[in-house]
Amino acid sequence: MTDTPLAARPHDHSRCVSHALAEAEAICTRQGLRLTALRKRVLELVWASHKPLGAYDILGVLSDEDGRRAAPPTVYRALDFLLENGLVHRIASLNAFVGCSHPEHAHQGQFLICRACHAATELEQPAISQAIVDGAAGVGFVVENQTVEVVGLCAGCKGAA
Amino acid sequence: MTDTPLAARPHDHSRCVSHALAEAEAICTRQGLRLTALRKRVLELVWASHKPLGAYDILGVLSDEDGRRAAPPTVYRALDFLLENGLVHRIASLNAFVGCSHPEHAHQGQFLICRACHAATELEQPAISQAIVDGAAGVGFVVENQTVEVVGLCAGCKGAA
DNA sequence: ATAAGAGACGTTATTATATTACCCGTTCAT
DNA sequence: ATGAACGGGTAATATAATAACGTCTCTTAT
Repeated sequence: MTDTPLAARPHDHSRCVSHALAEAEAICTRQGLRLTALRKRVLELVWASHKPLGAYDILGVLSDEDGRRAAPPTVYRALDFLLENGLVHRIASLNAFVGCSHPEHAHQGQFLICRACHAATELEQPAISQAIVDGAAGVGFVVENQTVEVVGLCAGCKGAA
Repeated sequence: MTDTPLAARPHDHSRCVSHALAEAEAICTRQGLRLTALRKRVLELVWASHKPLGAYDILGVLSDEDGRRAAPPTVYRALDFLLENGLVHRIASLNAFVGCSHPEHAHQGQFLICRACHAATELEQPAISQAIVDGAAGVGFVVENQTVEVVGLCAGCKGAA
């Protein structure tokens, strides 16, 4: 495992995207879910951006590409499907969405958001989740869902500064 | 220290509110900040509710109490002031605000939000913050700001169920 | 005293984000 | 063939936040 998050490394991102799409196809097929053209396109757009993408950004692209102008529910429905099936995550502090790096298993990621390049990196650290569960248990609280969103400087931007 | 969060215990909440207001006054005086009537009233409203309060909820109350109808910037400005000076926190996942339990020192809380009673409890666990800083450091990311918002069942509601 | 500047807040309008309700066409199991 | 379930189009609306500008009231240097 390298020390630098993917988003900060130069790489052929189209590979990431097509890999993510293929994986999504496989998961949907396996689970009898319908990854329609629209849903797939939305997933592709989300993945194509390293920075979390707003629903209205997606809407704009969709509107541009086929002349007619898409309406919000079109995008939100697709996003709901993708969220429900763990193919994307929502970043509450940004009102935006990112592709899920590990859609093959249920989980809630933790997110590192660079304030300079705006890239979001998904982390999946049991130590963090556990610390939260333990801390909550200390006051008798049972955790069902965690939102962990961290702003700071990614390795690349820190180096550049 | 008890095992039950404050919000889940029966208590005279008006005491909490007046204590919070008095503390805010003291802090503002000490730091040469102006806790105007409006700001104080907004802080009071936020504190009076155990569940995070939306800006437009506050707006509604303000509009009701003096006949004229308050406009959004009135509330947002007051909230900005309170946020900047650590007197309230914003819960990103709810678009809502809660009074800060420990305004006397700078910090970023972690929040436990009960899905049944909607009360939000502030936690301040160094173990959680540290786990996040460590996890981020593992990929070369420098943490500047943490958002930790946890949904689940509080002690009271868990017992009731 | 007074003018200049800063801060707090009112007011209007606008932008950004998300949801509701209703409709239509396709698919697929009966 | 039929009708329920699902995907998605469309219009309208709800909710959250900000922009731009004006006014009043302080303070403070002159």
